[in-house]
Amino acid sequence: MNPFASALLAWFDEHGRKDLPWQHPRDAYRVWLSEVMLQQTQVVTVIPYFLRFVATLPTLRDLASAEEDTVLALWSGLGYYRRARFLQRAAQICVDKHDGELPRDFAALAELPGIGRSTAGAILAQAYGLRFPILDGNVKRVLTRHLGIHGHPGQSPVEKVLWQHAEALTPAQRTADYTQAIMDLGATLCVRAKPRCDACPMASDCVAKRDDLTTQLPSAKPTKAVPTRDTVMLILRDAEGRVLLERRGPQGVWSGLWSLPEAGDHDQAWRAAQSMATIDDAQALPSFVHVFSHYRLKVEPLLFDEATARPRIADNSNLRWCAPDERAALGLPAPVRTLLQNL
DNA sequence: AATCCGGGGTT
DNA sequence: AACCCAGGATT
Repeated sequence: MNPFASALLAWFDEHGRKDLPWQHPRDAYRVWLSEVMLQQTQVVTVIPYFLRFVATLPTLRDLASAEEDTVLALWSGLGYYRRARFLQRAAQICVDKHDGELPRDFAALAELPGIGRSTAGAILAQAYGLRFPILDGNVKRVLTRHLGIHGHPGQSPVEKVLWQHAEALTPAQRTADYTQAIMDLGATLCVRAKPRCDACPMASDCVAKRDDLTTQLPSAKPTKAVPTRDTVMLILRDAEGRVLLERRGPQGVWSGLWSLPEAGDHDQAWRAAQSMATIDDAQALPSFVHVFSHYRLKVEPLLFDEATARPRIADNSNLRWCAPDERAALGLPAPVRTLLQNL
């Protein structure tokens, strides 16, 4: 057996979780139910749901023949309700095609609705003791740290590498214990924040521990590159210090808020400024970036001082000259308010 | 490869 | 508020 599995199993014998509800009695139905409930759901949340579920529907055949409303009621509050429908559909398939039992064959298992590669492996390992790897959030965290694997575990190439390591490290002996052990380690010691490396049996071989990367691994989900847009904001200021504000349209960001007139570039900014006021010169102020959830806005403020309002550009519902003390009562985008305050 | 599903806990 | 959690199905 490889040293990793050996050390992990020795730790498990001493510190592993051995009293989870689905561990006694341990049968394929209960393991399956627990695995599905535990998809993206934490253990402490699952336990009461699991106990209620197996008390009401103790066997796979009970589940297969139950009313769908009953199953959904038992699931109510857990979330991901599609899991409950898949669960019952899979149970019915097992009754129809597999003699009322979960198949011991990986392909047949993974074909059932709601059972993917990891859940199939978990069932085969936990319920039947067969040598199949799992790769859940715990295993991903443990392996990325132990092996120093960078890149977000959700990305295909990273996940592929993780599956290869998970496969290689899973021992042929005590596979059920090993599977439980690596999840226990991830859940109790190799936790996301402040892992307890001092108590970890594999700390001496851990790349993340060695290189002080436990806070870096597993790599965070890449914040998808948000596009950056450019805009020129026109600050037309008259001799009294009033600034021309424009009400934004009903669509898009800052809809309905009072903001500065904008233009695509300095040329357009000049033309726009001249259409609204008599102006002399322009002063480019330091640009800044405002971050939205879906894009970044690079703002280039252009200050036109000593502007004189053109007679035909009078205050109206969408355009107004606004003194500094009037701005407080208006809805202004935060960066615009800041920009004007710092003039 | 990206998105959706979902409530709850953590930071 | 953002991120993560015993992931899988869908597009």
